[in-house]
This record gives sequence, structure tokens and C-alpha cells, in this order.
Amino acid sequence: MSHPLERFLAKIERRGKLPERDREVLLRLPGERRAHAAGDLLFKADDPAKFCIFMISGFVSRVRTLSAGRQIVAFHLPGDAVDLQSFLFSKTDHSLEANGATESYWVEHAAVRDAVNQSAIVRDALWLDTLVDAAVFREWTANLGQRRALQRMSHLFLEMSARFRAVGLVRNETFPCPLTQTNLAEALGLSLVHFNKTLQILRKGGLISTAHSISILKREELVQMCGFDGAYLHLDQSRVEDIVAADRDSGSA
Amino acid sequence: MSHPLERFLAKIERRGKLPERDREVLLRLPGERRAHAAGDLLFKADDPAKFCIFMISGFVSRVRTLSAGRQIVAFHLPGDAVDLQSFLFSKTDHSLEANGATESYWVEHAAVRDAVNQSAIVRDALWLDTLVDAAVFREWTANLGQRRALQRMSHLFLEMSARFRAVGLVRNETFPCPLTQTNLAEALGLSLVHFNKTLQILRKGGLISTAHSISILKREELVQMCGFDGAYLHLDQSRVEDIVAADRDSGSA
DNA sequence: CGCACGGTTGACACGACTCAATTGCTGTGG
DNA sequence: CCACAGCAATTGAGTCGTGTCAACCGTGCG
Repeated sequence: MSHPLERFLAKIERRGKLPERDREVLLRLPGERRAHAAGDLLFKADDPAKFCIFMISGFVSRVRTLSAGRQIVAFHLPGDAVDLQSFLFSKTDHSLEANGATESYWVEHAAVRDAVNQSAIVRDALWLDTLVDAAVFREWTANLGQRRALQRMSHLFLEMSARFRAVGLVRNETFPCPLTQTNLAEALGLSLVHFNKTLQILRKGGLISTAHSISILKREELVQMCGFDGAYLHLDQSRVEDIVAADRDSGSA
Repeated sequence: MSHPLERFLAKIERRGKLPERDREVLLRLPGERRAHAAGDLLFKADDPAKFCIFMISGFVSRVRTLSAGRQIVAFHLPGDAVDLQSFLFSKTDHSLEANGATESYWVEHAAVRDAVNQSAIVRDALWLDTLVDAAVFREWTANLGQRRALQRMSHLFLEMSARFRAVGLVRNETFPCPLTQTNLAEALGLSLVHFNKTLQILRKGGLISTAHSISILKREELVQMCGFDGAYLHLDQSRVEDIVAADRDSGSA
């Protein structure tokens, strides 16, 4: 786990192996390692965007601040590309906060541009990653719009569990989670108090337990309760292999 | 307005002119015109995705159906690329419904792939469009999570107004809107009854009026009320010109 | 004519928020 | 070593926003 993009690559390749040549294009992306402590802002809303950030370790959240309150619009964990989309935007509309000690790899936009120009496969892999992000946003929209606090919470926990599992951070149905209840409430569009009371329903039902980590104790019941289906996360068996084939056929550079 | 992609191109070019050569790549995308009546499903959730759809006229919504209810996760109007993201996915997690008589242009994934392989500028324009989509999803998430019914509604109306304006469909602060109150409620995560009652607050305040269209009567008050800032829609002055320059510099095919 | 559908209204129940206070934990300094 | 501050978690009480149920109206259309 020495290369800064190893985890990202591993996530990408869960969807299908990349040819050696294209993997190299990705792994040679030049960048800079940075470390942040819990509470640090990696960037603020309206900052000019100059880098794409790849998570090496730790945990961050993207937060959009409105006059009505703070909304966490996404979480990111090791292996995620955080601000990939920024490379076509001039600035961001939200800030990025470290929720625990975090290491990340900062790649200048120009370097990303070069890489996608060099390899159609890398291009598609990165593009796909931004599209998966978008799918997650849609799911959150549906989650906030249609589900009650209890189901909404269950859904988030199951999503997090699936994503942590995909990067090998789940042991014994338990994953580390540096988020405070305030953070989780901000992600779910709930008040802190109501979040807490709802959480205790899940705990008393023996469905989950929390310490500084979260344990899924009765997965089936949770899934039943909220109707979770992780397909939208596109963690596996995607079409990357088809895409690789298509790219080969169209004979792109 | 005879070419099916004219409106889409116009929207793209609000962000910056494309070079003639790249515009041609886009305009030569082969596809098929289709017409749909109000209520038709253009595709269903879990259908295999084979086309990218460009809106020519009319209005459609993307609907995610959960056991808890239906959530409209996006609206699309003339000039929008609806399922662009699908070209890297094998299937969709939501369905697409026509809310009024609709004309659209269906382009096979392979053709889109060819186009983005031929032109880095077209690639970036399309990619950017999917990223703007994602920015809108984030904004909806924040809207649903943090704002009360009244402000949430105001925000949606202002977003729609801005987007309709961008494609020249606003006359006199009024735009056509074939949505029923049920539809709008599904987009806002509100019950029909509560939507209706909240709408009447806006009407009685003289802020908006509705017929089969929506009129923004007191824009300033609405903006104040919900803190609307349309920057996330990226309708204008984006970095496409910089991007074109960057593509030129890196000498891509 | 009558039905279906969209819109409107009132009454009531319940989910969620706010306010306020308390506990427990951790780190810090005297 | 203890006192204390600060933060996260917890709890209770009361209010308010929103959902549900149910009915009714108007219009367009078969």
C-alpha cells in the first residue's frame, strides 16, 4: 500500500481489470501527499479549484453550507477520488472537511487532463467514477425526500458499510467511523436531538451498535426496513470490461 | 431550430464557443427522433441502457421509485442531455417519464463513444454536462435536507426559472410547466396536501402565480426567502474556453 | 351524462425540531 | 492530583411542521 493511488486503482479494478499500459498512465499521475488532522478544511467553498484529490487514508465529508444549516452531501473514504469533477469547474460550491486524521494525494488538473488525453480507458474509468458519485447523490436525494428518519438512517449505515467493505475496511461487520452524531445528523437532514433518539431505537432493537465505529448486527432486518439495494454504488461487475473492449475496437489512441 | 441537437449545442455554447471542427463532431451524432405523449415512459428502471437521450422539446422527469414513495430526482427540458451518464453504465436505477408531449433524439452509446474519441473538446463538453447534473443533484440534496417546505419550494421554482430562461423559454417572468402538483410534491419530498397548502402561501403573498405555467412575480423576495444562488447550474461563463485552450495546448487528437 | 383527474379544504395525528438541562469523557493547566 | 473547560452524547418537555384521511369542487373528455 505504498503507492498513493493504489487504493483508488483497486476500487476501479473491482469493476474490471485495466490493461497494463493504462494502469501505468494512472499510476504515474504526479501529485503531492498531504496530511490533515481532524477538523481541518481541505478546501473551502468558492476556493479556486486547482487539484483533484485522491483519498489515501482517513475520512472526509463534503459540506454545503446554507443559511438554513449545514448539509453534508457526501462522504469519502480511502480509494475515493474526491474532487475529480472539479477539473472541469473553476470553483467548488462546497467545502471539504477532514473528520479524522487524513492522508490524501493532490494531483493538478493539468496532469489529470494529460492522463485522460493519453488513455481513453483511464478517461472512462475517471468519468465513470464521477458518474457513480452522481448516482450516489441521486440516491441521497431519494433517501432524504422519501424516507423517514429511521429508514433514512438505516439506509445510510448500509451504504457506508458497503463502501467500507469494498475497500477492505470492514472486520466482523464493523467499520471505523470518526463521525460525530452531529455530522451524521447533518448528512441525514435531521436535528441532532432527533438523530440521537432515532439511533437509540436501532440500538435497542439490537440492529446496530456504535462506539467510534459502527457495527451492523442484524443486516437482514436493516435491509428489510429501508429497502436498501447497493446496486447504485456500482462497486462491482460494472461494464468497464465492455468499455475496455469498445475502446479497443474503436482504435483510440 | 431544425437540427435535433441545436438546443443542446446552444446550451453548451453559452459556456463558451466550440471550434467549428468540434461543433461538427457533435452535430453529426447519428440518432433517431422520437415523440412521446404526456405520461409515457421513455425508459423504465432496470432497462438495459443503450441510448443517450437529448431533449428537443417538451418536459420529462427522472423518477426513482422506492417502497416508501416516488422521488423525482431531476427534471429535464429542451437542450438537456438526459441520460448521458448511462453510456458508461449498463442499466439505470430510475425511470424517465414524459410530463407533456415530448420530442427527443436518441443516440446510441457507440456513437457517443466515437464522438468523444474524436474530439477532446466534445468529450469535455459532455463530461462537463454530466458534472453539472451532479452539481444539481447535490443542490437538491441540500435543498431537501436543510430547507422547510416554503423555502424548498421557492428554491425549486427559482431553479426552474433560471433553467427555462437559459433556453429562451421564459417570457415575462413566466415559463410553461406541465407538472401537476403531485409531480412537484414528489420532487420536493412533500405530501401533495402539504405542497398545496404551502403553494397557497406563496400565491397569497403575491410571490408567484400558476396556471399551466409558473410566473415569478416577486423574484427578489423569493430569492431572499430561500437564499437562491444559481451558480451551481453553471449556465454561463464556465471554463469551457480555458478548456478549449488547454486541449489545444496539449495537442490532443 | 358521468367519470376521472387535478386541485382544494378541514380535522387530526404524528414525526421532527427547539429549548434546556444533564451526564460523561478527554485534555489542559494549576 | 484535582479542578475545570469543552465537546459529544443523552434526556425530557413542549411546539410546530408535515403527513394522513376524507371529503368536495371544477374541468375536460368519452
